[in-house]
Amino acid sequence: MANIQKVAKKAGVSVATVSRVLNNPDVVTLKTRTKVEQAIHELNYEPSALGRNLRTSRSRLLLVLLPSISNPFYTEIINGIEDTAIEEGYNILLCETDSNPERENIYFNMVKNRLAEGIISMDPTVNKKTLTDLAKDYPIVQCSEYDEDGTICYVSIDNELAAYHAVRHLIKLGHEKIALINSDEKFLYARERYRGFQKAMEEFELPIRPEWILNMENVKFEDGQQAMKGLLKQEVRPTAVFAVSDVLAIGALKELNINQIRVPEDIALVGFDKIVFSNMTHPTLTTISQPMYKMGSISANMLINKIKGKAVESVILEHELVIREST
Amino acid sequence: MANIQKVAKKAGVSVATVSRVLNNPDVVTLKTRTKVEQAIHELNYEPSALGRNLRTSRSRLLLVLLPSISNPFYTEIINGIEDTAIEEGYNILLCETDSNPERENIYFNMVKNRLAEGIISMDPTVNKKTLTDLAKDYPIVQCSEYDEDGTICYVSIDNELAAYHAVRHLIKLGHEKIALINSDEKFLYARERYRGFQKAMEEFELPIRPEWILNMENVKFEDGQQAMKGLLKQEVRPTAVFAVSDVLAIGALKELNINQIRVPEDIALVGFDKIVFSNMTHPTLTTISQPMYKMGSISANMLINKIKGKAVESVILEHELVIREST
DNA sequence: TAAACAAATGTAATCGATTTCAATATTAAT
DNA sequence: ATTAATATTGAAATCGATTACATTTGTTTA
Repeated sequence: MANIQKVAKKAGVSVATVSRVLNNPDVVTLKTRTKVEQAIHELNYEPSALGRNLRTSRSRLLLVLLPSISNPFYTEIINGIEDTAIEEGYNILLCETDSNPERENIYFNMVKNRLAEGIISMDPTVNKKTLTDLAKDYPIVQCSEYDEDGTICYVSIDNELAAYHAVRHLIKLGHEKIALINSDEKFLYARERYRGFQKAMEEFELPIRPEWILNMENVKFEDGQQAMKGLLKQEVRPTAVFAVSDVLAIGALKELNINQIRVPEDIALVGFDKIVFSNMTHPTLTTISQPMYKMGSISANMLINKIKGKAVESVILEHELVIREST
Repeated sequence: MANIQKVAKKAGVSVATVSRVLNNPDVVTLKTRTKVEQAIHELNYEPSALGRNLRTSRSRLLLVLLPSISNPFYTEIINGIEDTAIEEGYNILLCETDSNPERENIYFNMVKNRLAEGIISMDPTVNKKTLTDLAKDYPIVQCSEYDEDGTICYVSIDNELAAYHAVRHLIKLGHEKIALINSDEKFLYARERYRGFQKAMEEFELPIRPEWILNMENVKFEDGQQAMKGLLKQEVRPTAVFAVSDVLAIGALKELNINQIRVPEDIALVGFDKIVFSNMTHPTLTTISQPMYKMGSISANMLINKIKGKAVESVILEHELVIREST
């Protein structure tokens, strides 16, 4: 493989000149520049990013931590991150952590040992302590997730308000018996969305029945289905269900379909996230839309600014209630 | 940031010894080793991967090229790749190309300039010429896709046979009027699956109606929905539809649901890929299952062997017809 | 034409590790 | 106790680029 020495020799110049042709072409005369370019071309030379990065200590690589790429919620965010990153001359590395601390560590080490310049974390299960410690020395931002202590910058929505809007929508449609399919309360967003639910119910003086509050360990389709199974078994059934993610809602909808329960006539359903699938179900799903692309692009910008040493501030973005057939 | 020199100085040894403690601890005495480990710990030292890789010219990074992470088809494959890669001491970088040659080039350059050691390509739209050229100098394998000229190693299934099985299944159920929702014939798999369709139809002496062969430009939900719209408009409607991907099938199913056409009573439907969502539709989707995890893990193994300089051979894996409610 | 200055190029240090080879310390054998 | 053999350690070269500084070349100006 050709290196800069060979190019220099072939072109009859010094390595410094070759480097200049690569990085600062204006300062070298047209004549030598063409000579060098010729040599580069003939040797099929590609500068080694390793050598370059070692010297400049910049890899132009950003890590994006997410628990699982199979969760469609992340795809739009990633598009936003990627477009912005590329625009700024960075590439991104998608890191699936599977919520596994060992795997997280691999990626944390990549930034520690300079293979990457910063991290955008979207993993709600990531070890907060490790992340906070790391954030002291390295550029890190959080996207859609955040810590309550707030030492790490983030971009997110107002989960409580969004959940409040979803539930208020159901109440305004006349529902009084409303169930909540939530994820595990160890997640901040789960606690926040519960508070939104609670707020709406209290505001309209509706009772919250503990047996209608379901906290699922995971947020896969099956969990939503399982949750709905649990609800349907009860003597008194709710007339409306708010699921804190579309994936859960779609699982729940599946169970409703199986039991030939009409949606929204018998039971209305609201999801959260507005993933692509949510428009492919029958009926289509009413849901809360997060500005995912924007969240991604803002978080990428935040991180790049942090890398550049600029001061950055956390951002809360607007959400939107998307009313479709399921309510 | 601490480097190996500082550690050496602090421990009162040479940098060579520090390096040995890191990479070959057995050759250094317990006494000096503990001294060095102490220093490493105190300085919070992390060896720079850049320096190390430059010297060893190994980055232990693999690129995985895919058109779009939002396509659920890839998620299981990626899990297979990732598990195998990590087991072998490699990390993977997911590269979304958006079928954009410019973006492809960014990633090709990463292996050219040694940031990554090899590529697993799952992108059917990738520039074959570029990829073939690159494969001459760098380790590259294809997964689920392949070239007919066969210069690049691949792991895939027998698309023609799989499609044949799907269509034969419909025929055995008594269907004679069968439509095909295909993707663009520029893709090899599209041509192969068409041949399987053709073979089954000819074997059972059923006519192939050109107006029932739909080639969609993309393979998103909307394309499937659009295709079904086109089929329903025709004077004579098919009684069964084979879609070459679950995503297309789910879009088609959506349109059937909208028009209150019963599945499978009025129209039966078969998909392809067995994505997770195919079991969440109503009715659940009959589909062809590919051994996705295995495909991923085999392709990762192939690539790593190639990197190690071993000879590798292409592999064709078994598929399976999964009969569910839609037929 | 020579001096003064600017532009172009080259030399060599540098980034942070690994690794060969030489030097030294330790152990074993006589 | 001396030598031979072996185990540890260190000095310095190396990977492939960038870049400060030195040197050469070219251009202006008096």
